[in-house]
Amino acid sequence: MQYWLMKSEPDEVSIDDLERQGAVPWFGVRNYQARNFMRDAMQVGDLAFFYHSGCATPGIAGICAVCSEPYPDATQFEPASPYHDPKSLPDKPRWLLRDVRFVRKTPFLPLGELRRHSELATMRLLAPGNRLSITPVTPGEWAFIAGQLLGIDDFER
DNA sequence: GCCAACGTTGGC
DNA sequence: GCCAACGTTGGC
Repeated sequence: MQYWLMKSEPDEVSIDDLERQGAVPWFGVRNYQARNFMRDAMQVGDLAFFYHSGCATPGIAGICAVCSEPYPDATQFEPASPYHDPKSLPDKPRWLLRDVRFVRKTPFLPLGELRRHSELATMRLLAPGNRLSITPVTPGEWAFIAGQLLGIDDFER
């Protein structure tokens, strides 16, 4: 069991979209490190902060859970998709994803607020120059954010 | 829209 | 395998 933080642009998939749809494939990741996290390190049942990025106020908007084994991201084979990868072959797909399901919305926790807490100074998300769209969250960081900052003490699994 | 940081590509 | 050029990310 590991914890994660997963970035999504709310214009594309927001926490409200996830709530409406119940579960979504985490499509569009085109970075090998982030792919490897999904392919190799994640396990069904892992919890993740659902983070809104690329918007006016980025931050944590909810919690989701990994709910599938890895499988090929369909958008890599769709020529009309912005995520099309012409070098990826159907019998040897380059990009794998997992499904995540909605767990709950949280009070919105802006990036600026996360930066204010020394307990989170070593968070991967906050590392200088970090651009990874999926980052691991340590149990200590998870407990601090969920418990102290969000006031959540248990999670539906 | 800017731009710094970073990843990827491709020629050599 | 190096590395310059280029594209992308993502906060501001």
